[in-house]
Amino acid sequence: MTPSPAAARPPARAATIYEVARLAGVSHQTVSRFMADRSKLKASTSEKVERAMAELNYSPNLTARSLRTKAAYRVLALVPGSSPYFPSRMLNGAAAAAREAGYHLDVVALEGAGPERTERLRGILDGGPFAGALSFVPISGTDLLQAQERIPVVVAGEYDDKMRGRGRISDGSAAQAIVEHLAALGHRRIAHIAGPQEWPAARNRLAVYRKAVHDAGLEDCGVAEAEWSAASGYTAAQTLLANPSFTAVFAANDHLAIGAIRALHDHGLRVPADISVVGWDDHPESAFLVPSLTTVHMDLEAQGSRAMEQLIAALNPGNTPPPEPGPTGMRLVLRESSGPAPKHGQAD
Amino acid sequence: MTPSPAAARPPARAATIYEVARLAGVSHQTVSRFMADRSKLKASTSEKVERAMAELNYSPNLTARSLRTKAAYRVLALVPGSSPYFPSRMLNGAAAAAREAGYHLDVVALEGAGPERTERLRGILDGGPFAGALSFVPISGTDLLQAQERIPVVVAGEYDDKMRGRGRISDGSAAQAIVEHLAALGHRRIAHIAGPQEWPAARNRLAVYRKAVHDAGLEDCGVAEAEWSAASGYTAAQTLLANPSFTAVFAANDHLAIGAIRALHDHGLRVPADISVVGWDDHPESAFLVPSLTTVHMDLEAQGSRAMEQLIAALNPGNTPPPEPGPTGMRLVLRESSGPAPKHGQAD
DNA sequence: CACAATTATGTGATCGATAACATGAGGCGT
DNA sequence: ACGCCTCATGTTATCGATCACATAATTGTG
Repeated sequence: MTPSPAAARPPARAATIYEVARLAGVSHQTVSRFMADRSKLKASTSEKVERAMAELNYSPNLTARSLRTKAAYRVLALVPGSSPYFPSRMLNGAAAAAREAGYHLDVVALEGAGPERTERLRGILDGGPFAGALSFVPISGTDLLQAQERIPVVVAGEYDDKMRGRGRISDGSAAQAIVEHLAALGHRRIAHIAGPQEWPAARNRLAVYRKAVHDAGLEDCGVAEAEWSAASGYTAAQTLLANPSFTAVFAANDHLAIGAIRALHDHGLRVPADISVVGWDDHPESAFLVPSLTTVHMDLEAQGSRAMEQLIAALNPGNTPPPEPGPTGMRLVLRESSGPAPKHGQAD
Repeated sequence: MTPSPAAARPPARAATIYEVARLAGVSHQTVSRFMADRSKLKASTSEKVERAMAELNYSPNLTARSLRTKAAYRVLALVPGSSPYFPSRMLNGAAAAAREAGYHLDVVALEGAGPERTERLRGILDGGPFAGALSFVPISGTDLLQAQERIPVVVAGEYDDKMRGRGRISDGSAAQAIVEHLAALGHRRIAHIAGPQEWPAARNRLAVYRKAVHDAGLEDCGVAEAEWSAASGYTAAQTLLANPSFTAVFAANDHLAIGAIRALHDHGLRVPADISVVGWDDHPESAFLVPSLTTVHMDLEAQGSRAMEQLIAALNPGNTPPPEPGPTGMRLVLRESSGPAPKHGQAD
């Protein structure tokens, strides 16, 4: 309950504006003004302050500043705690964007579910002050509203009401490209291994998959929901193989695809000769697998920084228009794991 | 220069100790004492304060507290910015341990090299206050000393002078198990794909590899240094294949192993029939590759939390003994990518 | 029961910055 | 030369907590 962190070794006491002021022969407020907008000072004064700052190696105490101004210099990034499948590159992108805008980034794992999750989220927000929060994990509607009461919250991959239609379609749009690609290779019967449906990205991919299969006049041979992991992909593929009428599998990410390929392998099926497999995310190692993975390349750093820019735009209303929340540099990458549909249906 | 984050929507003004005090009919200091150690208050007073806090939904302003006490409630985690190969599970472990101890965790990417890196590090520390820092990236000796002047810094995988001998050996100790495993399979000529040598882990694995090869009376057929990526592993393996006298490759992590296997594949060599490959880290998908990867399982969460506990121990001297910085749950996992050495030397 | 020792609570100062207001110096028109 | 306005700067209050000290309430003891 009571936090007990201690200031161990006092870090070589830093100079304050008062010391700078005394050394420069001005008042502390002048020093404060120097930091806010030096152009408002007489050139000679400005110089004196600058010299004093340099000499004392001054850097402002953000804690004090924040106490007075109530402005927060930190934004919160919520990441999955248990899932090792979170693309840290998204986080890197977000961190860079935050830094760029002068914010610090606190990364906190949000775990649990239900009321426990709600409570954890509250605890995290209490730990603030935060200027805003960017979540890479799904947040339930009520939790989101509750959090929004305190600070602006952006959920990456989720779009506000205005953007919803476009956002949803464009985020999953590559799923259409995948289906068309498979159709062009002669596949008529396709199955999908979907990600956890509380994730917007997983929902989008599934929705677009369904629509595209229908539009192309293909047959949907089943959707298996899975976690984001290879192990889960393996299991899901086994489930689908109970009724193996398809010649191609579209997995919602590369990990799932790896698990699926292994399951097919264990089932005596060759990829892509017997069954094609397509993934999503283009992990750096996907190009080096045997067979290398046909997948959707994503610029994850860019997605992360976009999401952060969206949040920052929400923090400084009127300053800058929020960036389009759409997809960023998505493209289908054709590799070995997808090939022509087998001539005589599937060898079983 | 001047940071310009703004407090957008004022977050529904939070209650202060003064308001709690007034509602409870006590002084603000009593409220403060309640938080510090409620047992010092009369039971009746304590109850009044508790009720008032609950009613006002009070949570303390950490900024103000921190300004007064100078205690920092945040610790810094330095992660690689550019490398997507950083195991985020280590970060999760560290974050959990920090949270457990009542600290918040700021995750910041440390990029660049040389003087630029030094400057960035300084800038990050200025952004504090931080109670301490945990680095998952290599830090040069001078930079480390400079940072240590301000706050305690622990570099994960690096050990202080007392621990050095033991730490180095134990961190890389599984390398010995690998070499012995390969020797038992009849391999006499081995090559190593090493990680970037500025990383302690990479150095440790290489050092133990060299020693183990020598001790087992095997032949070291070359060491290729690489980045941590699959692409780099591919290139390194190609280099090694210029003089293909070995029958087994030990890669410093699973990504490198994946790249190496692909290079062997492209070279017309089968794994493990012609050449065995062993990785390190046991990524969750390594068990599902074809062939599945013989590798060293690591409890990365535990490593991360251990490192954080080490830091926290340094922050609260005398409180708790720092945990052993040694290996955590490391074990060799035998899978398909390693097998008996080919009978008649290597097929080329 | 009185008086000291102890415990519980209140009052004012403080951390280091910015906000709000006050003051002094200079410029300029009449 | 006077007053008014502007600009540069100084003085004091303030953010929300804890610290240091003062004082009131309680306990123990002969």
